[in-house]
Amino acid sequence: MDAFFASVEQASKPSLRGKAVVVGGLGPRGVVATASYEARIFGVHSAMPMAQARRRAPNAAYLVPRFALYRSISEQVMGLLRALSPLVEPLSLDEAFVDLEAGGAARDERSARLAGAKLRADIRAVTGLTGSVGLAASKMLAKIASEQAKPDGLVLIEPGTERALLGPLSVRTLPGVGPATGDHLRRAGIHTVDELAEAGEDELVRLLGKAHGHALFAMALARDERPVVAEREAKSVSVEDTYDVDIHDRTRVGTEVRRLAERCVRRLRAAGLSGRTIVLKVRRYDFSTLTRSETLRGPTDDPVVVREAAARLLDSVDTTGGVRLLGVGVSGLADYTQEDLFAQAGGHADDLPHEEAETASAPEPETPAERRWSAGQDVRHTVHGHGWVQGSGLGRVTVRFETPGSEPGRVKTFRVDDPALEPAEPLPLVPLRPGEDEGAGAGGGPVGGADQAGLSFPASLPKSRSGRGGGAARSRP
DNA sequence: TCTGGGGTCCTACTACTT
DNA sequence: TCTGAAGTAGTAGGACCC
Repeated sequence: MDAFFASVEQASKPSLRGKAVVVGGLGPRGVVATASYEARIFGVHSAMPMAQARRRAPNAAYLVPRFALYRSISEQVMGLLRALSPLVEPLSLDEAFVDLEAGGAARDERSARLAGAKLRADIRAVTGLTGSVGLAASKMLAKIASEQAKPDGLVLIEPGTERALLGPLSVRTLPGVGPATGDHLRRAGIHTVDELAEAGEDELVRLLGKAHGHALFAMALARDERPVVAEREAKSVSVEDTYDVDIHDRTRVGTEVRRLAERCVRRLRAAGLSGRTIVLKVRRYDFSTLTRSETLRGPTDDPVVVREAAARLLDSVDTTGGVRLLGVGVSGLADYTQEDLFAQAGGHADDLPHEEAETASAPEPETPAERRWSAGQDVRHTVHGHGWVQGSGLGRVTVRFETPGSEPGRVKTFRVDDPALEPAEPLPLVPLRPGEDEGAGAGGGPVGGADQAGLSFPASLPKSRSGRGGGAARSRP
């Protein structure tokens, strides 16, 4: 992720360029999704509680994420990657592995470097943002290289130098070593990748279990044969909500679980899926989290079935003291339902209330009098044009009128119910060329060209000749 | 002052079947 | 018929990732 969201915001809001920007949940229980490099200087980082971030960087701009815009930019970049190779494995909105060998884009270090440099130039031309590229013979090493390349760089790990490079690094550098495993290893006196390798496979299996121990030992020796996998099938679909204030009322808990079940089914259906196992997640007032699950006889996408299963699961959970989070998920996915099998089409298709559109983060329709404006949200004013909400409260909303290609704009304040002010679609960061389709999802409009960002695209290089065959790179058509 | 959302994978345990 | 081993499915929780 790095500073992707924050960089997009800086690119689309000229007044924020060079400033501390924090993107995340702005409610009392929000956390930081991304902090710009300027905000990181104050010690603000991802996953930090927003309240803590505000204390560290009180003068930063705090914005809600605009996922539809990030998704549209991500699709543009993924398109560039697919032009390089058919084997592209997205990790998230802003990261992907590319098998350059499979695409014929690189045969050796020189051609790989050229492909990486061209990719970075293309990303900048198409999105106005910069991306970092890590080139190496495996996914693990490409990822580490891309981390080292940030921001705005390219790093190639030459075949044969991997172990020397990894050796002195902290065990936390390796994928799969988080705070808990890191602590575990530290208590065993293992701090670096070299020490991990010296500990030996048996010791690591003893410490961390079979799967993790074997995998970590291989990685410590720079062995990583995982292929780049272009298409991954989803294993589960879930939705969850954290509430600003703990819910104590059991009836309300039941209502929320029902709503979540319906939202989950909408997601499931939108993906053309059904599932057999219904999972209820409850996080209690003390942050303890428990899950309860029930497996049905066959897969379903019926909202009534999922709702009733979730309600049964809730019956087995003590919510005394209050709950801060509720979630409903479905796993054991299939692309057919039990009803299909028995030709019971129709069923409860109409039992799904329509009030909550599951499409992106579409704001619920509100009358002007009850409008709520979120910081960072795009707006259009009939007189002043396009702008974004800088803040709101006490019946007033403050808007800065600027676009990606403009100079930093002026600020004006309106009543929250001002009929001249309307929510708007984001503008593209780079001006569309004449005749170009506006369908990137971010809406149409002007101009732009900022150059911040931390897009990171690790790319797998061809394996070295000595190196374990290169099966990973070629394992899929 | 705490600690989001949407996922994946692994482990441990229990129950059941062969 | 009883018993134990092995495999499988379901369940719950934890760690990790972005």
